[in-house]
Amino acid sequence: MLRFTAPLRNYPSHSEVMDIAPCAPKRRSETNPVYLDYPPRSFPSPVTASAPRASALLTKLSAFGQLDVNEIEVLNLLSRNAKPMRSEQMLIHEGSPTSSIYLIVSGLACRYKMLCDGRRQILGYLLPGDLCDIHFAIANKPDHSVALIGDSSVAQIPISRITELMLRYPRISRALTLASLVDSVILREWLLSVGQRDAMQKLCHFFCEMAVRLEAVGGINDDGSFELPVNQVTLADTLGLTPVHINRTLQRLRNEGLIRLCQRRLAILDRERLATIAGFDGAYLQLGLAAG
Amino acid sequence: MLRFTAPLRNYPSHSEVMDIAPCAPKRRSETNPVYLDYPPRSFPSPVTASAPRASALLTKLSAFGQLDVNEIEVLNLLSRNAKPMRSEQMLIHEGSPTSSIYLIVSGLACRYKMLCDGRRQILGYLLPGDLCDIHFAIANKPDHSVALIGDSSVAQIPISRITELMLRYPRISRALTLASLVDSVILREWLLSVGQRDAMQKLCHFFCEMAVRLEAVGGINDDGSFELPVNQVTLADTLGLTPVHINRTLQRLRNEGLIRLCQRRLAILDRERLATIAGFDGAYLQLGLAAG
DNA sequence: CGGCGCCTTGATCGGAATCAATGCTTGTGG
DNA sequence: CCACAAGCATTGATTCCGATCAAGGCGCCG
Repeated sequence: MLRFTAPLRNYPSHSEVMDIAPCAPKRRSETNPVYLDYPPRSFPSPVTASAPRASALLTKLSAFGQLDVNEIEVLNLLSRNAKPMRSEQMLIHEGSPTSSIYLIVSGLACRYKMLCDGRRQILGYLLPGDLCDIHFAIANKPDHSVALIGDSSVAQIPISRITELMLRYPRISRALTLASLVDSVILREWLLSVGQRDAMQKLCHFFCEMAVRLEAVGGINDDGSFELPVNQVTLADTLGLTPVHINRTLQRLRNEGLIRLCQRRLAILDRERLATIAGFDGAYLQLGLAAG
Repeated sequence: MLRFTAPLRNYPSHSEVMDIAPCAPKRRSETNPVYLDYPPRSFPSPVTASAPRASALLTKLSAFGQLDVNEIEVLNLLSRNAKPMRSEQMLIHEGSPTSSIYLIVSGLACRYKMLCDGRRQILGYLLPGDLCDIHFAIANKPDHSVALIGDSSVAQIPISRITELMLRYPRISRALTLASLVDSVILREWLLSVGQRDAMQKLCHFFCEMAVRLEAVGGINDDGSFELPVNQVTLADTLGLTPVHINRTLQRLRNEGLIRLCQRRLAILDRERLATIAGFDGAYLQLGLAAG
């Protein structure tokens, strides 16, 4: 197996323009909801572009095949009694058995593992419509933790309920299985990213993935931007880099006019070029269509 | 989330002893079967410590729960018509639909993905008893490739056969599901490794994992060593490092008297210390026992 | 005001990559 | 049988990406 010397260090550039303010930390009230960071009193109503009709879960599962009215009803019911929860809230503790699984209705969560020396690797993100691992139902000892990033609304569902659904509605069962297949496809793509891509490519790839996945559940604003309540430390833990290096890489991206990341909101300004840098395809997220 | 500064750079050492020859490349006939590397005529009968009675598949699945005589019979049948195949043989091509899945009966295979610039990331190893993803059955477009590493014997099984088995034998179905859960647990552990551990830890962790997994299917010799037909380039692609750096790290391991890696055979000389360096627990591979 | 979370920046370090060459071994073909 | 090529392990010299260390700044709270 040859390994070609990879020249692509100098990413397609645009350096003439530097119009994008690097997230000017001074002026506030730029545009969007001030994101309350830690222990504030008021609770911001969970903002997702598509709150109203179809739950994100339904939107997501529908991509895997037609569902009938009954099934749609049942799925929407799951999101009904979602509760607001604070950022940092843990849903699953590595090693501690759970008897329920969680559905992210709006907001963001992540899976992660920690090393004994305190290093952390984030293993994946849970977006609206994502269920945190049906498989915890079987393997009673979760091998990793799940925690919220940013305030979210989450429905807690007894495992028995899911089991029941899967028995009664084969099409839901199939869709859930396919969804968890996509999860492992994503996981493999991450391993590729963390193992082989450089900092710039990692960041671009991550942003592309989030954009596509959020788009699928209607989490993208009209102006093309979306909520991404991750700080630079979290990004570092996601991509296997240090916060400092994330910071510098982000600045390059901003200076190149590729993104705007500000107030926990990301706007991808040049999706095309971002994808080129990352070598992002997106087909890997399309299992739904492929198998549908 | 604090991140403690990790001091542990100097691994527990043993440097007095340097008795282990660093794989003396000069003298041959050390001990074991000369490994034929590329297109030779003769085919070495696949060597696995436990060829005779129980197939590796059975051994593996039994760990997830009792099976009856029928089920045992059926499982053993699957390995029956395995065919010898050469190293480098591809079983699955990323993107090309398959209509069958493969069972590794003896030998070694790996999953991997490639970047367009030629970089490769190995995503996991398939040991005797491992099935290369039941899920390809559903997602017709595999998202990664699978190829043999070292000559192996492999049984090709039509998807229909597997589907049938899973319908007819719930306990087999359950065991297969659990097995694929373990696969994703391993995948997550790899992401942690590639993302957060340093070269020495990565290597140690990988060796520990392989030892434990091989042990479970009887792939370990009486002297504690086992076949590991990976070269340094492959190791590099596994751990996200370069071959040169793998080489140097291996030498440290040898000089410390921790391992002996020679002629595609690995002997772990100090499992305890290897595990300590790696922060290896092994519990994550034990889902079988936990849920059994 | 003071503390804290988070982002930013500069200086410096270091682990791993890269470049390059050598040598052993095995297989091939004349 | 020998010359030659290819695959692989090894080694030294050098480079560099990203880590580490350290300090400062802004904005938000209590």
